Amino acid sequence: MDTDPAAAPAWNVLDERCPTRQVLGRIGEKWTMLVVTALTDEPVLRFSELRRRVGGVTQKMLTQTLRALERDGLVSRTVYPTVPVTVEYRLTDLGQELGATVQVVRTWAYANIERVQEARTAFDAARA
Amino acid sequence: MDTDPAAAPAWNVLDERCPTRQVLGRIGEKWTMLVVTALTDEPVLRFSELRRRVGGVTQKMLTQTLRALERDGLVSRTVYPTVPVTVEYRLTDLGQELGATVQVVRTWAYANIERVQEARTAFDAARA
DNA sequence: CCGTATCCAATGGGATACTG
DNA sequence: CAGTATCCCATTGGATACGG
Repeated sequence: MDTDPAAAPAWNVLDERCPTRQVLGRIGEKWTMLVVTALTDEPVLRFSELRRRVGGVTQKMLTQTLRALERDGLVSRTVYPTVPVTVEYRLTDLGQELGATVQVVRTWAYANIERVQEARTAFDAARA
Repeated sequence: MDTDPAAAPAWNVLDERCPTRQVLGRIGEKWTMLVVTALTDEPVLRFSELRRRVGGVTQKMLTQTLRALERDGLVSRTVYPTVPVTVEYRLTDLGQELGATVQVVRTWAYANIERVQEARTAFDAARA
């Protein structure tokens, strides 16, 4: 079988200790997918533009989300020393790949939200 | 343009009040993707099998996650009146579609977790 | 403009015990 | 076996104020 010592580890997200759970964890954070989506729709955005586009996000959470994405190598941050300072965010190549998969989720959500809502209504009605 | 009154609403997940946010919310819950993944790998599973496969999940959270998925029409639950009772879970057609998109996320995670980890190390080193 | 810091309310989710 | 019911703590994230 696979005895090549340089082979990639056999990841298994169902294993509690698999590091790929960190990726799901990041995606699961409230604002991650939305920020990635915004930067997919409009590839270069300043902090304040991002804040306006991502409905409901607070300054604190936007900063926190962007730092986390930057740390994971998914977003790059460019500072221009104007007065006051200008900061631009964009997805890295890696981030764009994630963006593509987030698009898949978004597309599924757009296509099926009504079916989900109907299912909820039916489920709740059956309980009443 | 689109003036058909029967046309689908123009969803926009970046809008704070868009119902599609509920889908992202559900996906973001800690165990949702993992349960869907388990049921994608093995289409029919009993409660206790599911519990063994999804590493780290507690009884409470598995029940809660399954109920939520059932309510959304993503999972179906079948009870056999044996003693003790036997319960089988499987993805609905809608759930299988979601499962396919979750696979995309999982595949991305498997392919890129190492790059993410390297990025973190580099980011943290630059701060020290 | 782009953050950081602090405080605090809400929620998520784990541990445990009990039931049909 | 497959849940339900509590208790309770840790984390998330919102509001607000301040700083470079």
